[in-house]
Amino acid sequence: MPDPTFVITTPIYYVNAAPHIGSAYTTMIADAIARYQRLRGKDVLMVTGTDEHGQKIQRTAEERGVPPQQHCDEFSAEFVKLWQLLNIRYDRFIRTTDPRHKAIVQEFFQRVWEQGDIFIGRQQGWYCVSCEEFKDEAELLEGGFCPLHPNKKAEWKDEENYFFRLSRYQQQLETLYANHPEFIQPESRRNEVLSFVKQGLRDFSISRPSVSWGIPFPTDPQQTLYVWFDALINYLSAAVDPAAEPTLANALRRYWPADVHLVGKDIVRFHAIYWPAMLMSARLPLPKQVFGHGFLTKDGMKMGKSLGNTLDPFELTRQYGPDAVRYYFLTQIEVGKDGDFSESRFIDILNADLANDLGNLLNRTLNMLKKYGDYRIPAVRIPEAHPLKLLAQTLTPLVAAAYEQLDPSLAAQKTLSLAQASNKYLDEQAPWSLHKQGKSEQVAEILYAVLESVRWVAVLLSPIVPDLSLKILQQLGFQLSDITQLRWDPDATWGQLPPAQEPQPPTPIFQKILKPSPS
RNA sequence: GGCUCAGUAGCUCAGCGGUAGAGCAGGGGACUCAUAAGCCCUUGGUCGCGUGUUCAAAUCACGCCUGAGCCA
Repeated sequence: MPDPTFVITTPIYYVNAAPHIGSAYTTMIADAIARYQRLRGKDVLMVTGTDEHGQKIQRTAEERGVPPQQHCDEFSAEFVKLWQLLNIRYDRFIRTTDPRHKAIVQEFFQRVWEQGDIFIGRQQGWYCVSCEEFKDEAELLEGGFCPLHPNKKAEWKDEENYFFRLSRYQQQLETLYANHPEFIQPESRRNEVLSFVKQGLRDFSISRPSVSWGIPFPTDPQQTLYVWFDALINYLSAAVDPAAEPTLANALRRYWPADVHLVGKDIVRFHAIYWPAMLMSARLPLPKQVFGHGFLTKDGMKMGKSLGNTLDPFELTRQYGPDAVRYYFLTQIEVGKDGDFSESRFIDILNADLANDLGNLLNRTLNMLKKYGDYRIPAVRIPEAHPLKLLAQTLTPLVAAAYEQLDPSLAAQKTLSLAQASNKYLDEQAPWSLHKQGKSEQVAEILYAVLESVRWVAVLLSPIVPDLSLKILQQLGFQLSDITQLRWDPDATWGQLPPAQEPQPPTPIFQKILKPSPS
């Protein structure tokens, strides 16, 4: 029997600008959860990609004086680069300009068309090109500017458009939300969607007559398919094996429906309302969950180009390394809530948790092992009721539950608590005194228990800080080249450190970050 | 304007009916294996404001203030 699957997606990112920290944040969460599920032995599909159609892309490319496809190629490559830098292990990278994606979109369209859910109508209103959305007049700022893009004036449009009959799915959607409260998470986002749907769903436009950069409208060459309609279908395209024909039948074969669509809270509506309705129309299975995470601020302020306080993910990662960036964002911000980045807190947390509590624990213990013995993992019998062993046994299911609930912050906190307990244990046992008293048996047992605890921490923390975990395990003497070779069973069980194994020389695994003096 | 979420120690947050908590930062101490790390102790809060319900409210209700968000 094949392993059970786990499918998690990030949104596909719009190639209008260089990747920003928000995209990185979503992708880091997805990666950590995917890594956890792989550790559990699941057949995981983690997908991300880029959204490359629409008027905004067309215009940006024109402004840059390059053909749109070249523009997309260049910007899409930036995302790939950032994911490499951040140690993101995705399984597939979808680009909406890929002909294979277009084939899936056409087949999907055909099914919706056959249901009679697409009709022609007239769309009038103010349109924000940056949002690629129509806006209500009441929503616009003084002078007709978009509230989300205060420097962009909304444009008046009066067009013949094709519409998707969303209103037809009002009832089915309400039933879905009622029967599956977990479909939209967290709770606050769910409430928003519920109140939105309650007001009554209107049909939405799925074509644009004046945009050429996109997938041609299958039944009317004068029109182009609306970018959102095209973009959402990427999740199905991603489910197709790259070696297989791009058909819906092949999409359904193994990796559909998705377990989690992880999205920013700004696009929950598209994923929790439009997308399931589209799937209902096409008679395809629905994803199991849409999770809307929060936004990031910097020093308590909203980030934005106009404020000039953006946080460049490339710069941050190059300066501090992927593990530091991942650890901060995954553990210091509760997924689902907004979170803040402050460099001073960033440095404090990394030093306290990774350099001091964990890094120094390994270092001090290996140093003792070196000084007091032959620098091999001691061959000792650990009593069943050893306090560190008992604690690890208690923590293991709690850590698992935290990852399952998309809460890497809690997972890390529980995991680190064994490192903290180990530091305390060392101080209480004082092996340095025991050594002077010649009690080498006891010293061996203490050092083994602590080193094994560090190994356990490295394994359970590996979805969040894969490189750091690998370094720890290598220093403990494991011949491991790829952290994804680990498996929960048995690696997450306390007591796996092989006796007589020879560790590498003790070297700090996480350099303490020096705080710039506030002068 | 309607709705949602939040407002608790310097910072980030937990608690959500029964004498105010954690981590980080700050202060002190003993120790020495260690990346001056870790360990122990500690300073610090009329729990946004007001009214009410209750023997008892950070915790429930109502109103207000502030911030974030949703209203195609």
